[in-house]
Amino acid sequence: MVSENPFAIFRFECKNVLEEAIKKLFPKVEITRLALEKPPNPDFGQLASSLCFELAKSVNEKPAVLAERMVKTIDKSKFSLIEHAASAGGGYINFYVDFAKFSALVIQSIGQLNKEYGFVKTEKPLKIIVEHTSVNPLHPIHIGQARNPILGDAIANMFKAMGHKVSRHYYIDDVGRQTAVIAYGYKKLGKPKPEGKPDHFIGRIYTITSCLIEINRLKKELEKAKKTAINEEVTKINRELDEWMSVAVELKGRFPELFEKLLNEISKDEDPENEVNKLNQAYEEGEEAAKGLIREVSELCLQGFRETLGRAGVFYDSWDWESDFVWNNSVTEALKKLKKTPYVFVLGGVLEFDAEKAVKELNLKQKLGLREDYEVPSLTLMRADGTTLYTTRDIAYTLWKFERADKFINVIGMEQTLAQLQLKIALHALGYGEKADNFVHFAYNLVTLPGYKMSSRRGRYITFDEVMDEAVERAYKEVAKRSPQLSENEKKKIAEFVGIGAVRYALVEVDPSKPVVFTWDRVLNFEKNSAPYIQYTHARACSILRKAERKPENPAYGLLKERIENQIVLDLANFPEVFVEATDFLKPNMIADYANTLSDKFNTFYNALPVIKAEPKELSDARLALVDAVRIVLRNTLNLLGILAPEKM
RNA sequence: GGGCCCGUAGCCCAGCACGGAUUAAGGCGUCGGCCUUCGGAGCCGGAGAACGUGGGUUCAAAUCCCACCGGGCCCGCCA
Repeated sequence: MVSENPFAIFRFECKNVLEEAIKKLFPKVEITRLALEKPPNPDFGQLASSLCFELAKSVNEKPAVLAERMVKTIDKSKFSLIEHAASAGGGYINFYVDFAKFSALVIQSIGQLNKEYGFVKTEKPLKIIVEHTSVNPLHPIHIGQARNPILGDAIANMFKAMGHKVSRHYYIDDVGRQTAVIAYGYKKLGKPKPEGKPDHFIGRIYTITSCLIEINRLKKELEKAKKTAINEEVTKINRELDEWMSVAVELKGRFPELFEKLLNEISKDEDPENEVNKLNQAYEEGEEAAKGLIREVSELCLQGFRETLGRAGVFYDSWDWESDFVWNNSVTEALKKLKKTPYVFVLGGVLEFDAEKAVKELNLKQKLGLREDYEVPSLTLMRADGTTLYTTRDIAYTLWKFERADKFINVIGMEQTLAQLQLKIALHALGYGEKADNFVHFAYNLVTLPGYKMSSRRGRYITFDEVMDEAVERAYKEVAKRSPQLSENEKKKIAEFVGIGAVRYALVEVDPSKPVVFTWDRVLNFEKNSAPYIQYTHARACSILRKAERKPENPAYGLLKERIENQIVLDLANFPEVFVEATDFLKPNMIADYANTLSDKFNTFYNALPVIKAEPKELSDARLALVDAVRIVLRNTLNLLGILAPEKM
């Protein structure tokens, strides 16, 4: 017999016998929800019901007495996977699984389903677009942003494993002043060939150029303020200017040549800020020269991103340019449609979307989880000069997505919660209620550095590349220490997947809603609760299977009587439910946690009990099959998280 | 001022959505053990927790409700 979810069978059986017993004893009592829980201790069985505590009131009996009566009433002839039921703890009913049968079911199911074990298929496969990463092409991806692709990739893997058709999208935000800043600096430098990795090169140009422009602007403002002689204003500008001057000094120290060149060239312009604005506007209007220039710098940056993300094992099905939606008039079209709704008004030459009014009239407060008295701020759709804003363009982009899928996951930091909410409301207002209901903002909390905030504008950040380099280097030292006999090539290969695995694990392990303070020892952990620990455990399991040099021909699963063996079987059986829950609640960290716990138990087992040499041979065979099952499940969990499961390391 | 998120041992972190059992699960660090078996990136055992505070609901609260405190984020003709 094979089951894709063995524990569910046990649960179902327990529920059935319990329901029957209730019906027999109290035909009139209605039980609305019968939840079985997992007891805190294996001594209390594998599933328990606290139903008697509740029932005690309505039937006027003590919970303990009630539980005892229930256990006696339970129809034991219906038992298959249940070994026995008992009352305990003053009112609980505990169900004990028959491990002889259960182990056979679990281990055989895993062996059969193999790469599919745990991945309970959805009854209704959907087309799902997961948009993630979408880092603006301005500078290298830094460690704060790296949490996004790692979470997004894991989520996409999970939906895919569930049987959905998943498409991974990267939204390239190339419209806006920031890309124009780079293009401006890049042009001033005479469109040089990148030195080193292109995104790092672009990042340097961006930081220096924007710093110089900022200083130029502040100096002008200072002059003006001095004339009008408002002291407070002068002091404020001076303070800001001081800060940017110190950034400039820092940048000059780090990149003297580039800094000098840019300073020289930019100084030639009377009003660099205006040059940037002009460029930005020309780009939005689709003017050829601007198009060529900005696309060129953006592409350079993206080239670096592809390298970085590819190294981390993250890939995309579609790269969507924001500018395309401007140029092909989708944004204008969307705006036109929005204007026809009663929620758009003009205020001082500016087009506004009255999100609050839309929410009220469309009755969305409850649906969107908003407080009744909370007023959603309105959203500016179009500037006085006729250019659009980010969220407006995102509306057009989302409408495009709506034509291509059923469900939409946006992996975007929680600082954008309001913008995402306004976007969703706008979609409802446009009449896409059903699709909008399937529009999910997967918000995760920020990654910060201890002591200071990462600032890409100031060039203060730790790049994802640096972190991976460091991790791989550290992993290399470990490999060299542990396995000096390996060839240089092998060592490097192992160091790569160990280092990258460690980084991915560190970024996915914490509950997405919790903030993370980046520290090196968080990502450089190769011991317990890390990818290397799980990879190592997997390799260990493979090693046993290799050394055994035989298949388990005649396993007697009933001989797996040790407590740790039972616990492993139980954990293995739980994987499908963990997977479903983790996917439904968008919590890939649950998968990481599960894999770590299973590894823990396996290592305890490994240390305590022999496998190959176990006697009799039927026990050895059963243990071999158990090891194989652990191997399969560990590999499946690592695959979900995008971490390599090596057979040797 | 308003809204959202977070607050569990020295540090990190699970459990909270769906309230349950003696003993709140792990990791790092710390103290002490294990090279007799299949990979020591390992295993076993100590010590270490007012579950932010105060109320409330309940037979039962880390978990639900209310208030407060501390940290973060957002409330732009930025993205």
